Amino acid sequence: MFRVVRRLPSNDVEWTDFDRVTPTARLTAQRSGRIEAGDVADEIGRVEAETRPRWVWDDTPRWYPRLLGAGVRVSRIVDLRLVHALLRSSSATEGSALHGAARGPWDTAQAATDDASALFELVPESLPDPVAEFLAQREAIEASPARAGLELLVAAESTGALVAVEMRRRGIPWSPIVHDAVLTELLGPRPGPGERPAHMRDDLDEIRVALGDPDVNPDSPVELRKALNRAGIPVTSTSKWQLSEHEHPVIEPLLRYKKRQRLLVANGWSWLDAWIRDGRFRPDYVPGGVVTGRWATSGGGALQLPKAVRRAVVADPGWKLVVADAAQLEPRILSGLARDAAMAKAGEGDLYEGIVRSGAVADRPQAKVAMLGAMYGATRGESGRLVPRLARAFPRAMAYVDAAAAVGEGGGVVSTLLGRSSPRPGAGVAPDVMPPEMPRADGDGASRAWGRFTRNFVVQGTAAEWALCWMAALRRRLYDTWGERGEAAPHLVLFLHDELVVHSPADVADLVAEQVRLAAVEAGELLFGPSPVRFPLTVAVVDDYGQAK
DNA sequence: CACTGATGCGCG
DNA sequence: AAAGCGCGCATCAGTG
Repeated sequence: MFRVVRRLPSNDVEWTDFDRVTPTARLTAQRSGRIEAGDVADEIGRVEAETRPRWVWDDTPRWYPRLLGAGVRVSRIVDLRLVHALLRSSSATEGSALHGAARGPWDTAQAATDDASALFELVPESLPDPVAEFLAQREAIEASPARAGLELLVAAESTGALVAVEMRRRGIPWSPIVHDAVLTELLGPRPGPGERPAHMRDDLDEIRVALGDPDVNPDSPVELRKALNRAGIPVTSTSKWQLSEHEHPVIEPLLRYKKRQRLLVANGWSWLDAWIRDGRFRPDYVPGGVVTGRWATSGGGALQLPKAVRRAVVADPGWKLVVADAAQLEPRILSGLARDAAMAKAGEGDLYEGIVRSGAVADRPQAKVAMLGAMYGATRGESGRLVPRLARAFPRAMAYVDAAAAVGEGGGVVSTLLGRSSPRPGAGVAPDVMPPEMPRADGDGASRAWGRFTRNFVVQGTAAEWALCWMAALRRRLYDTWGERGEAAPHLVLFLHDELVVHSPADVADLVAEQVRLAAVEAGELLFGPSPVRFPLTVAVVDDYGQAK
């Protein structure tokens, strides 16, 4: 049963139930009712406990923080805003009213608020009708030839929205003491305002001596490049990889300085002051924030935590972190997409070792660089040279990504396994690439760049779908097994594309690790059914995130 | 002063 | 200055 909820201007909530009588029957409204503003959380909690409907609402950040604050967790929802975005652009909904609909209120990002106290006090703007939108979405899904995939995708995307709010509510356990110790070790003690940390002052002295320039400011790329050129180092940019190609006394201290400057600026003491409260880091996750379906974050850079500061993610006393990483996820996804039996066989154990054993390449590093080259569309360098050898060993996999690239080069749309479609070139939300021009002979025009994007889209996007299913399956398993423990139950605290971290009471951490593995098996079956492709994990039960891997 | 784009680097 | 995808963020550099 679906229960569509809608907040009225009075802040009362109106609900309407839709039952699915048979898989093919049109949904019809069965019952409806109204909840007074003050009873919303209690009533939703009561209905959830009794019938566990699939709640349908406009935008999860507008509903769920307040519910969680009142102790109400829900199992299943449809997030109309996220699903609208999926269905509107999906090739699998062609012919439906939703497909290619004009941009409207469902396409404009809602004012995301996590301020639970303000949520229901907001004067609702003239919100679009959630019942009409829900019916349009159901119609698009049920008429689609790719219905099964869309149903799964819609459920996974929506559950991701729940997890994002839940993770932000719990926060990542963070030790400011350890973080400060890391910074002090790498940079020196916390400096006064406007001062450089001690180790960076030492680096700077060395840089200035080596360049014979007592005033050079390495924070200014333009100034630095000129100073380097004056010292006889012919760099055209100040990027670290170009610097490291030259022999000169300035290079080593300069690279050290840049590394430290990066840490200071991105995750230094001011980051600590801004983002850590009461021993928790609460980033603002943005499900579906990336065109491929990956999550993004806004503020805090939670998906780019440097390895060096991960030691500061410390489990509470009596708790552990269960850190799980899907090994070589994207190439495994490709072997599933392409139904490449030879590649699936190579992936029975470590995929890259398997590729070596197949005879395609000489060693594991070569296997890795060749595989990445195949998925990203490398044409030059070592990677580009190795790709053809991979293509001989795994022709089906290679044909799959080559076909996706060809579609993109021709200005077409590609889709993931479950039905998320790539943007049309030049659609605006697209990556920073110009739309393809007429195919040209110069070998690397904009159309080639777009082809590399669509080549990668099918793999990255399907990997994101696997990861959402993995996370959703784990969420359900954690709740089913330990849900009655309430706040003391193991809970997800981080989701990093192909990696999950669960904060767990120590006594059940090993059982959590087992559930993480079972959830990965479940995700593989959801996407690929009976298939030889495997999705092995590396799982570590640790006290701090720095100990994992 | 505010704004925008480029640069460089952290992550997957 | 990447070769080869997807991001966020701080800072600099240039413009209005």
